[in-house]
Amino acid sequence: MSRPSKRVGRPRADEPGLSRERILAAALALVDEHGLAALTMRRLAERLGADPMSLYHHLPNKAAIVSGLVRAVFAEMRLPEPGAGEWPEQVRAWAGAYRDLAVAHPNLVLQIVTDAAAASEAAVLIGEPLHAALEAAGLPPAAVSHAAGLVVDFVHGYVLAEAGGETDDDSLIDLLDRYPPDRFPVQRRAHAAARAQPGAAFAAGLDIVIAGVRALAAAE
Amino acid sequence: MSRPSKRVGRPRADEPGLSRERILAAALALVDEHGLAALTMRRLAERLGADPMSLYHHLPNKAAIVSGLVRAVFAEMRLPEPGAGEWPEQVRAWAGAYRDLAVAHPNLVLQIVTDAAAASEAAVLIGEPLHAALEAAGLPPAAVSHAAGLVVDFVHGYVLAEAGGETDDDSLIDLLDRYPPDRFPVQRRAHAAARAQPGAAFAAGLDIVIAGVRALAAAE
DNA sequence: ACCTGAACACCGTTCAAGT
DNA sequence: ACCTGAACACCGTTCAAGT
Repeated sequence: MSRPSKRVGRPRADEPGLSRERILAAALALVDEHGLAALTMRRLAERLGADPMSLYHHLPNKAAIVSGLVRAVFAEMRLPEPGAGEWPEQVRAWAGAYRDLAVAHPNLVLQIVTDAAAASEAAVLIGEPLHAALEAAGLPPAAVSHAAGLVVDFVHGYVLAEAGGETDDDSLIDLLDRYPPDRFPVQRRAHAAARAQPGAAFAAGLDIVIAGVRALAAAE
Repeated sequence: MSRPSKRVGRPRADEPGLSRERILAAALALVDEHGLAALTMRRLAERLGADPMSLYHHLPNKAAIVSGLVRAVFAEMRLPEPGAGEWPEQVRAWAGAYRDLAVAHPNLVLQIVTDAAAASEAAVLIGEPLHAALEAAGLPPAAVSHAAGLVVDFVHGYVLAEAGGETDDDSLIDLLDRYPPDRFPVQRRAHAAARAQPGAAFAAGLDIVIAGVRALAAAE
């Protein structure tokens, strides 16, 4: 009943042969469907109807495949129209677009946030609209850099938690309920109230950042 | 010249026998010294002068070792004195202590930020002083939750970038210099200015958050 | 030029056997 | 009760050989 060997995908008579693009596309599909742990040279090759070793002819090693994936995903990011709306709207649009990118590939979030070489190269490519918005807010240059870092780091932390699951208010309340009711009173109040507005945390965090930037710019 | 087998560490005549604590302590030392990739059941056992399989008598599997490590590191966190100083100082102290924890174990940062089960349990245990400070700022309960999330996510994003390296202003400027000089003008201005204040990004990010919290609380 | 197979040096973990 | 050894089903990658 079991197939004798590889060629499982959809070989077609006119099999196009391997290429960097075809390999990366198959790798992205594999990771999106089954997680990063499922990305294996052997499994990837099987999907492509090829020998595992053939992949090494197009990419030097597995690490190159993973950073190729990160780069490809960053290239997908739809940058917000520059200069559309006031600067707070621009910041919200940029952060939302970056978050969408992570949400579209939850199994790759960790690499997106982590792969320093690929990610900081990408950060430059996508970062200009964010910096421009913060400059338009009236911040001096060094503060633009710091505020942009805050936005990026917040989005990173947020999407990591989001992709990891377990971090919504309900599950935090479940955790709190495992302790005596007099412990952690402030956290109980806070999360009980926040639970009434599910999904508001991202926008609320950005609102605080924007209010802080406004205050800092006004103080200049 | 090569030793015949295991017993490499420091077996001593009165070898104490394995235990969960001894295993986790050895695992933490291994990760701190050589990175998470070096944490291998076989290598860990060798350090302990035991057979790899013996470890399974004290911990169910490797994943349990890693989350045990994360929990142990969180338990090390020195929480700031509650009620010491004004609320902005309390927020800064809390964020600084959390960051210190990550800096002390850079090879474990990814797990600290990622291991949802272990980390969100720990978040509850360490989170009360942060929430109390934000409540003292005058925020309503739901906003306390959102502001705390902002602080935590910012620290997560920041320490990840810090542990990953490559993200200081100098290396960003190097990246920018690989493009024509008319590209990314705002980022060039921003990072050139920020470079003059190395290491200021963490405190500057927190300052923006604190200013935003103050503005939000005043608007209540 | 591009692809392949066998082989190497690793993994985590199961299971039956030792003391 | 606690520890062990052999074995299983995997890994990424090197290298010599095929077409």
